[in-house]
Amino acid sequence: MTRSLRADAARNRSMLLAAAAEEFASRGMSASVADIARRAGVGKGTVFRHFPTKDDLLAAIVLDRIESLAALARKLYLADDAGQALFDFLDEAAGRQQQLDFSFLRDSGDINDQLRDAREGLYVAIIALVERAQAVGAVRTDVTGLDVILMMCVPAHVVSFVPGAAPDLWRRYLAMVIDGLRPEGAHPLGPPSPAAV
Amino acid sequence: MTRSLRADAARNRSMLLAAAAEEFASRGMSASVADIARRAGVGKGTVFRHFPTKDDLLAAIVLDRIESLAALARKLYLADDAGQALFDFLDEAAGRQQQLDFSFLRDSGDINDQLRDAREGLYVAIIALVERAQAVGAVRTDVTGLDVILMMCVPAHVVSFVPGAAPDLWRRYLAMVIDGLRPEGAHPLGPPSPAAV
Amino acid sequence: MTRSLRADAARNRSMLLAAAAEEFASRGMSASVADIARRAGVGKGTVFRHFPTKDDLLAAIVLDRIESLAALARKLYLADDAGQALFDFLDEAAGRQQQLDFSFLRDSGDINDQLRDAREGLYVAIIALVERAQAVGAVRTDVTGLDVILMMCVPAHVVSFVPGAAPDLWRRYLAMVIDGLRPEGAHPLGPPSPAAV
Amino acid sequence: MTRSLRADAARNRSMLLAAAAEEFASRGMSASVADIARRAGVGKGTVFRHFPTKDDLLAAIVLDRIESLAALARKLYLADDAGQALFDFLDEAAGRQQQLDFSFLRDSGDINDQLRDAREGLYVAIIALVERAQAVGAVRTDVTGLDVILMMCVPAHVVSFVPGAAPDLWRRYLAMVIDGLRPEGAHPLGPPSPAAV
DNA sequence: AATGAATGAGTGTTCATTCAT
DNA sequence: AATGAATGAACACTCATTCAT
Repeated sequence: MTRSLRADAARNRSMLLAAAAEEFASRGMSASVADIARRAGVGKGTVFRHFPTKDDLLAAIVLDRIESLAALARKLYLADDAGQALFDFLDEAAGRQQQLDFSFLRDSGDINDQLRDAREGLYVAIIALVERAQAVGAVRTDVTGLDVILMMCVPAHVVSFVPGAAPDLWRRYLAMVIDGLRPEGAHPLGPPSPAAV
Repeated sequence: MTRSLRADAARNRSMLLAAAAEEFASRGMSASVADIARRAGVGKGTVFRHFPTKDDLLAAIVLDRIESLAALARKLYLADDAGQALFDFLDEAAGRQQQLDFSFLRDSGDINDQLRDAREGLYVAIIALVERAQAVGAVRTDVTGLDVILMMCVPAHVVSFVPGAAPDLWRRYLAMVIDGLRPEGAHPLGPPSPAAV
Repeated sequence: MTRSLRADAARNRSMLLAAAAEEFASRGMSASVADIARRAGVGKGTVFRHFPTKDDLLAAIVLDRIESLAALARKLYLADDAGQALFDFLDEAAGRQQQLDFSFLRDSGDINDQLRDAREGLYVAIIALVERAQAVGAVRTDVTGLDVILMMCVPAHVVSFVPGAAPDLWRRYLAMVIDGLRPEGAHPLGPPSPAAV
Repeated sequence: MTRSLRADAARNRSMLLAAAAEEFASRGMSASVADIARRAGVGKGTVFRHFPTKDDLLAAIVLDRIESLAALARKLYLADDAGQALFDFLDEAAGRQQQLDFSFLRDSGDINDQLRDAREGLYVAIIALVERAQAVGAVRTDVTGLDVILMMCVPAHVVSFVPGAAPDLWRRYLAMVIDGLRPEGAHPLGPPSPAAV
């Protein structure tokens, strides 16, 4: 009874999340709530019923992605080949960010606690992955987990400049990024890694 | 008489460009014309006298930067060490983008002809630099000039995620990018380079 | 079966009236239907099942009060001391309006027929009380029943300006109003009483 | 040069104030900025150019009235007949509030400092007037300045319930209020005067 | 009969752009 | 040529009302 109504609401919620992800991806934080509602095929009021503010809508999307990425990182931490584990993680992360990269974390005014915690958890998991890959010599030792986190966003960003890019073009730039993280042919990096992101 | 007026106007124009560059750099495309005018110390109307729309103001800034970067590329093309020439170019380009990266070109709706031509000129000059660097073995041969152009924006982008970053932090990520462009330790890149940007 | 449903419905209706009276009293006409429903512990839809519009809900409350006040006026008309009867009525009326004064009648767009009739009945009863009090010399003869009706709202209104007022402060201003209605020390009133309210 | 432009702006500002006073008077704080703008014959943006928020617009109106009323009170304090001075003041105050009474001070969320100071000044001036009137026996001694301030708003409020009231009807109710303030026929007031308003 | 999800008109406010001075 | 006042289309968000369940 409540079941079927919930089903409708849940459907709207997920259409909203999908529509918002696309709008945010193409217009950034300045995507308008009206456009998101239109794309999701619902009224403007429905957006606000599900997410009290535009920022909350963005946060919901980002939280989703961060948590699923963190889960992946934790799973890959258990893989046999530490180097491959990190590269697989980067592959998946770069691929997902095709649609919505972390830039929004920066654009969106202030970050809420839940989001901050989730992000922290993701960072911890990635750093562990990186350190394990360094231990087996797969990654140069002068980069930090934070550096890898930052470079992970590069493929999506770079591809965003290429109109009509092939859907897998991001792999090309991920390959370049990864080659820059390898020990072979590494040159000194200059300034030290930042303290936090 | 027109003389002195022109001088005033020119002065206003360049103060406007400087003010706008700073505002755009810190607030992105959503910097307001009113703020730009205030920072430049002129009235809002004066902004529109010089640049018919906000987009035109942005385009003027970008055009400026593109042309000066293209000039630099052409000058470095004449340098003895082809590899160093490219790296020097990237160093300068990445450093300048600290303040205003090309992202705006993407954000700003449509690009005008003058801008398109200038960009084309810059691309040609960079591609020449890259090919010369490849000829002497300083850069892997499976990257194209277009790839380098795209990767050139990476340091500014990456650093933008780091609050309170050291002013030279971008050099760290440029070093990583460059290491990824070197022949040593290069792995296959997968998808081909895009046809155009 | 209909029986028990009716009981439920009646219960909801009166909880709704009580909740709405409190909300309207503290927030005026801009109290929200959602808040009223929440305070009554029912769904928003239920509010509209009982009262087609927010205005109707307000009208129902006011109708209630008007009718009970009219009943009181009629009862007091039978009292021995005509002067005391009127003052007792004003005391009770002013006290009740502590919670919801007639202002809402003015704010709420148009008045419905039932409400108009009830108000008319109240006015008739009050006018009778006043005339009887004048007949025994308790009230100056240059005021009309309508004047008294209007002045009756004064204590609640005045007290509404005093933050943290003592709960019986309205009596102070009712006393002043009544002193103004007495024959002793009466001065000419100037303009004639209005034809209707 | 700036002169003539200012003239236009000043004209708009005062039309805005007038329009807002009328809208606020008839619809209370829920008068809409759009309606005010329409009534003033200007665009919505113009309202915000002159008054940063709706509350500021209201505050400007109220401040104006408060200050001019305070000036009047101070002037009348110098009059020979202390009783007449107070009654003259009440006459003027009640007449002005025909259009916009102090209710707005209550409705408007928070009061700004300038407004609070002005109100304080007005209160001080009125209290002085009252005490002087009491000293010559024109006003009963058991009322305070604060009481008078509160009762001063009565005529405007009462008349607001009379549709199509004669323009001077407020004088009738002011006369009743004043008769209630006289020493003749005064009865005990019951609860003490409030500490502050 | 009751619920609360959905809707969309309306609100206060911002801002690029126009235009009278 | 320069100013800033005026404008109105957008925007995020609220809320009375409707309706599927």
